[in-house]
Amino acid sequence: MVTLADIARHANVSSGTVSRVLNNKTDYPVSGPTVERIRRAAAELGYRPNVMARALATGKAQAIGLCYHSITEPMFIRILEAAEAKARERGYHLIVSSNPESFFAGSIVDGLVYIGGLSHPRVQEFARHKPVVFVGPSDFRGSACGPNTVTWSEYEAAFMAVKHLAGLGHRTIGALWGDDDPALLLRLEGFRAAVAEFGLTGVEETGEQDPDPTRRGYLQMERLLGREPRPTAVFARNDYLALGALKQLFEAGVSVPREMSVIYYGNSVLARAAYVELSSVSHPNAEASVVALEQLIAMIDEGVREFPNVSLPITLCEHDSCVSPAPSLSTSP
Amino acid sequence: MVTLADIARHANVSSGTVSRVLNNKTDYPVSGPTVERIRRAAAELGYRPNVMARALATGKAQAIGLCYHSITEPMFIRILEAAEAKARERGYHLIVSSNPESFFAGSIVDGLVYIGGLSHPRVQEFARHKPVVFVGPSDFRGSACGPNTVTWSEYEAAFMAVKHLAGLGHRTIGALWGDDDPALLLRLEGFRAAVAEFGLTGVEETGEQDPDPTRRGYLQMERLLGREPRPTAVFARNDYLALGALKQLFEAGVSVPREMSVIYYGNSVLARAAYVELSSVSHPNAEASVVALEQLIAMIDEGVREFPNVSLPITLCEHDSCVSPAPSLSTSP
DNA sequence: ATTTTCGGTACAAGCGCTTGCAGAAGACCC
DNA sequence: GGGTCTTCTGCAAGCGCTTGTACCGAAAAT
Repeated sequence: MVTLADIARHANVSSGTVSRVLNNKTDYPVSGPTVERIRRAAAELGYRPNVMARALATGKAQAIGLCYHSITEPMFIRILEAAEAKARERGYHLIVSSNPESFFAGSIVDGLVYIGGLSHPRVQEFARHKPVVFVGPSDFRGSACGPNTVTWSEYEAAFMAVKHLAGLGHRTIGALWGDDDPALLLRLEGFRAAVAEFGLTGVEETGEQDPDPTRRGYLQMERLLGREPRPTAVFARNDYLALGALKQLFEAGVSVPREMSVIYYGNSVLARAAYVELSSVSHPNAEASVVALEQLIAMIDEGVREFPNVSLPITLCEHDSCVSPAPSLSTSP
Repeated sequence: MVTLADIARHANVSSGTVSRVLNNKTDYPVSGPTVERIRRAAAELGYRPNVMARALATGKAQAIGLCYHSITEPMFIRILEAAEAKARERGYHLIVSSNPESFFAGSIVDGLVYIGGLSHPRVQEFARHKPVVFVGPSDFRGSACGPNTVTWSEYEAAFMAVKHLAGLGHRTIGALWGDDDPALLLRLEGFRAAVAEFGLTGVEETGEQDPDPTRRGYLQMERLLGREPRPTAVFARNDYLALGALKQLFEAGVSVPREMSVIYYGNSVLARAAYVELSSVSHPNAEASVVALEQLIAMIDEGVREFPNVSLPITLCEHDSCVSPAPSLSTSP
């Protein structure tokens, strides 16, 4: 291992000077030839700064923690990808863990990005010492979230999906909601608001217990097909539900999109790969993680204490699964 | 920030003693009451060891790097999940990056797991200083890989898939191989060997250029349907190809599995969510990352220099997409 | 009673880096 | 030519932790 002292010896200067030169400390005047000697010596010896020693001396780890409550969430992978690239670009390492405890050990990270929830007791505690940015969907219309959050609105996503379907002429619209977690039910509000605003009939399927999310979609779609009046379009709360629903429609011989339009909320390759390319209202997960990282680094490097919520827009992605309902179907039987 | 010195002052001992007590150094005798006092003081003050200082003193970062060449590979997420849990269990942090350079900074990690290739020039260089374990598919039959690798055999996967189809009575079997990357073509060997061994006719589709892997599968399946004799079963090299193929079959009105059996190589939720639950030959990616981590930690903690290749078995996962060919189809027209 | 042993504890030297401060040389002004 | 600047560089004190070694008292062995 090559140390500053080794370089100092080679270049006939002190280790302090080497440190300042290698870190481009401009407030410290060093003559041209000396800089030259030091740089050459460093290059020749193949110097790599010891991150630990630097971290100890400066009190900065140059590392950011990425914490998430569910890694298998399809959105996680894109968040991670974007975050890692951004962190690297800014000279930070990324330490991942699903357990906030991992980051409590003193000084392991300079800040934390928490994915998937706008709060977490242990993370809140961590936030008292070091900057934390929360990233995830919000239940509210607009940016009604607290500080230090980067969000998108599931309310708006649901609203936008229904609006799209209403625009195509659908009058009766189903919602596949999977389980009945209260936090998730809250997000039905966007669906309900749109149904009310456009004077539609909403058919909600909730409370399915099956542990397999694809199967939840499958079963809920089965029930939906038995409803009177039968919806001509359906909004699924996530990728898995949409895929399960699609499977049900396939088996029941219901043509998509001719007899049933399908749109879902999500953002992954999953549903894009189905036998009918599904339209969606997509959340800006990758962008959100980039924004979160930039905000976090600003907090770390510039000592910013707090920034107001950033709410990123939902995007409507039109593919092949939504069309206007057939005349015979749009009028109730 | 609470330091060892603070605790030492509180407990009326020296910081050295505190360190030894808190780290359970058994070779160092400390009286019961003293241990009590130290532990209580640490708890009261809310002591968190400074990882950086410890790392500097011990020369160990208690961190492992996870490096991958493609994060969007569907298998990556399961590898990461398993690796993170294992690392945490063993008291290591996990630092992820797609860029090996990230780990070259002195002493940032104690070792490296490289996912997705059995070699990489920069990582090889890293391996000269610190332990590295490579994880990924191998092209060979059995465990013909170098040391410090955890692999599974794509040769065997392809062989096993074809064997399964042959056992069901299929005589003409297609292979969807996507692009014509030489490294990937090598893996066709398992397919060819099985075709030869069971006296079948193999129809290979390769060299598709489209950048979208799902579309590659879609187009290759289209071509395959025009072949004479038309295969009654098809093996797809990955999830995306399988999904694209399935879409083609749907549009062409070819029933799966009645008119065409489909099996693919992979291991993700992707193809499980299709309208016909696809059978597969699955690779042990999560297990591999766990084994890799254990081996790596053994190398770090016990100074093991090298371990022989570990080759994990491929699993046949039977679902709904493979059946015996219809009599009218199994005999050539 | 003297030596040996050993349980219990403190001391201090690092690990490699950063950084405030002091110091040495030369240039400049009066 | 002595003082004040500027320009350049070295010194050394940490950052918080680990760990080899020295030390002291009391019990055990001689």
